[in-house]
Amino acid sequence: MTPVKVKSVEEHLTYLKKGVAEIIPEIELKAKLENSLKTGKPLRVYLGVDPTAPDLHLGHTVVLRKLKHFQDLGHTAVFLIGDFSAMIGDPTGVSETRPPLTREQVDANAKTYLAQVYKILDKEKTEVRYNSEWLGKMSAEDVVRLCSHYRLARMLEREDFSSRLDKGQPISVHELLYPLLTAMDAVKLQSDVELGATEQKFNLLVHREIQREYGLPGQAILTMPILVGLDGQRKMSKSLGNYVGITEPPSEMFGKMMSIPDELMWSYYELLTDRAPQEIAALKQEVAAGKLHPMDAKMRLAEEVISGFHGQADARRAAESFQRVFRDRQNPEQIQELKVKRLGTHFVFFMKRPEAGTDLSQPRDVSLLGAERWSKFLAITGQVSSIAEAERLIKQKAVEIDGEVLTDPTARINLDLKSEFIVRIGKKKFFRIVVEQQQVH
RNA sequence: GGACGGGUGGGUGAGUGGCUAAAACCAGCAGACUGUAAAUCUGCCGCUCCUUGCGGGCUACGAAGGUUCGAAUCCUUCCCCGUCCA
Repeated sequence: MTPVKVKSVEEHLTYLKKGVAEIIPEIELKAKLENSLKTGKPLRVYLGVDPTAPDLHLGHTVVLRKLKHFQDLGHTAVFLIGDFSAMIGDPTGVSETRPPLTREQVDANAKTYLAQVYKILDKEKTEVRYNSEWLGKMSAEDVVRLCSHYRLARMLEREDFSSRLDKGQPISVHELLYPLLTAMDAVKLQSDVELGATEQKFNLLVHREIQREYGLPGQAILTMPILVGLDGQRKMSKSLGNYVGITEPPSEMFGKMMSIPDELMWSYYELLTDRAPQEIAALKQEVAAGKLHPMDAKMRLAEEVISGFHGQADARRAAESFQRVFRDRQNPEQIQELKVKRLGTHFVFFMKRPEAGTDLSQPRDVSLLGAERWSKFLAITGQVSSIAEAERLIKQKAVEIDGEVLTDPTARINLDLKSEFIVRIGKKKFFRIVVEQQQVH
């Protein structure tokens, strides 16, 4: 992202409007920008995020990038961590009451969020706030007063609630409080603009109204489209498993991004890269005209997005490794290693936990004979969820050992015979088993 | 507080005494085809043991007990949810 130095309000607006779903109301945002340019006073723009999971994914970055755009224009970016509101749970888009998070979970998540957020925002220029700062101090009286500013009928207008009501699903009273309490964030921060995904529109509008009730000028609202997940259907979310986490290794991200439906890549280009709309349109045209292979366009996209999180070099490497494995059908250069050590007549299995990224961890409590069934062995490695699953994969000819498809579900691994096995499961899972014969104490 | 209805596998949702590890659909996984895309087709989709077989064992239909040769299905108590009445 190149910092932008623009002078006119029009230029400001054009820049900010890229990839935006809705501006409410646009005239007010324009007036605020005009005023800010005139007085030299930056706008206070905030984004509130509830730390409900430890990691951010690409979906979160859409709005963050917009906040960054404001930051680049010299406005004050406020990143609000909803450490208090996360304990209530945002009812948006959920069909049932969420189990509230505990203080500990919230704190732990909040911690990991910031580091990730700074991959996009400029740390020096970001104002970070926690809403427990004021929400945690509100008295019952304050809450009652706050609630008196909003009507039940208005609250029930929102679809999440009305549909749950219609379907006879439970709604807890505290869920009604969510938009009201988070409105206090807008009041306390005295925000000029609030950002959010389109699904947050209702909440953001309540915030605006409550600000006015508290005698402030209402904030302008800018909503961003929801990023569709890898399945091309539903929104990107961790619980749906159709996400790309921003802390994932580059090769992992690359593979995931390549698996999106072609059509989806245009919205990814729009929401996740800094390419100008005209540029994206041109690319799209090239693909349509058959001048550019869609796969190449997608690889460019993946590389671009990944370099934002891991740097250009790593992104390049991920692209190359992808081609090597899937175009040239070779084994990847970097391959995960699983160690097995001999301990007398038995073997002990050592496991590297890929997801946690920790070092070679403690030996698992398994002693293996030299000739375990492959199905069982694979389950022990944790690369396959169960023995039954491993058997299934073998029967479906999805397991390759040293380049040979394993066909016999009763086949055994011979740890005495060889010191290294390269295993491939399905298309994407590779690892190397290394047998160490020396004694371990 | 009262009356009634409901809680089934990751999700939706059938099943009202054995043929039900539980229909169907979705999601997921694998194979074929490809561009590891989509679409399509095929197979799988609780765990475990072995001699891999329409094989054996175990666990599972909110929880705990009970009836029965046999229960997701019947009974009792409890927990949770909804609707209506107050």
